[in-house]
Amino acid sequence: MSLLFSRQCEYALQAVLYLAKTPSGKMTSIKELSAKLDIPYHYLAKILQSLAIKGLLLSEKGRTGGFALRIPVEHITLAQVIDAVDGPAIKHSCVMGFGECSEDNPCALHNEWVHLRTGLFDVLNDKNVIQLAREMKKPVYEMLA
Amino acid sequence: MSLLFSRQCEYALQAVLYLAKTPSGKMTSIKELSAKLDIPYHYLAKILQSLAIKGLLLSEKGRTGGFALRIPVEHITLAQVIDAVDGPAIKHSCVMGFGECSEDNPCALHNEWVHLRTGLFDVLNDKNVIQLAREMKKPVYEMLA
DNA sequence: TTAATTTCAGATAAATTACTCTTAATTAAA
DNA sequence: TTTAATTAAGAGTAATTTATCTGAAATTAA
Repeated sequence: MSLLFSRQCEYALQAVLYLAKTPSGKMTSIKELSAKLDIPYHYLAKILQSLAIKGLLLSEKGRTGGFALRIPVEHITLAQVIDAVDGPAIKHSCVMGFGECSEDNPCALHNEWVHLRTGLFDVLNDKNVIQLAREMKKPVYEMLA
Repeated sequence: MSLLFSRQCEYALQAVLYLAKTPSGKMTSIKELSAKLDIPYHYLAKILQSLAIKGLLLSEKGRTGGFALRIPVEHITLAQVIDAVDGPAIKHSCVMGFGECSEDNPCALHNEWVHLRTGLFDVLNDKNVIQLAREMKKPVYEMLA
């Protein structure tokens, strides 16, 4: 089981942060992303395409084609990516799986969960992908200067 | 998509807290749990059975049979339930889906995620099911005195 | 112009998760 | 002792998610 985000969404987040670290103007191919991030090629293709359709990425066909972040890059957040892939449910779903869950009608974990989720989404909303990409210390993301 | 916990696990949590609210000594049938919590009967049966096998629940066959929490009830936590159903992965998996993710090798959300997860599991480990059940204000859980 | 490289599109397959069905075993009440 | 109610067990089905395959369309470089 994938946790919190679907596998698709995890891949999307990894790829978007990779694009955030590549020099602006350069297009990155699915091939490179797939190889570097170890994500199934055609599966990743679908994901990137859908992010392009939803306006988060730019895509170009042809020999020098590939994907890049839509501009202005500073306006893109991971919250948008999550929303585009997994939808908005996570932002209000009950962690115990109850249909209704609210302040008036709380499950045993409601308060704790709302508090923690809010903290996470504060970061996801308030920092753009460039800022977040900087906090990623993984080797694969380093050599993109 | 279910978030954080699998559907199975959500059902398990709901059922365990229901049992935590029923008077001690009384067995609760799958039928009652299934109806009150709106969980598919046979699916729930499997889940409860596996929790019984793993030692979290007591089960009794026959006309007055059903399920109850293993005693001593005070020693049962939701963290144990989660572990029994979804396994321990959630306690160390990377929220962005990277294989390795640590303080030395963090993804962009590592610190935030560790903070969230720790906060949640502090509650899940430190409060027993009786204490947590008390915080559940849902109508279905009320009339069990 | 041609060949190479890329995304786009749609179909399909594999894997996982969720759920159902049926029968047997057990127990207590009638 | 019979009957009704319950869990146990295993097989089977459905739905969803993840992944693969193939070919077309676009674009650039040779």
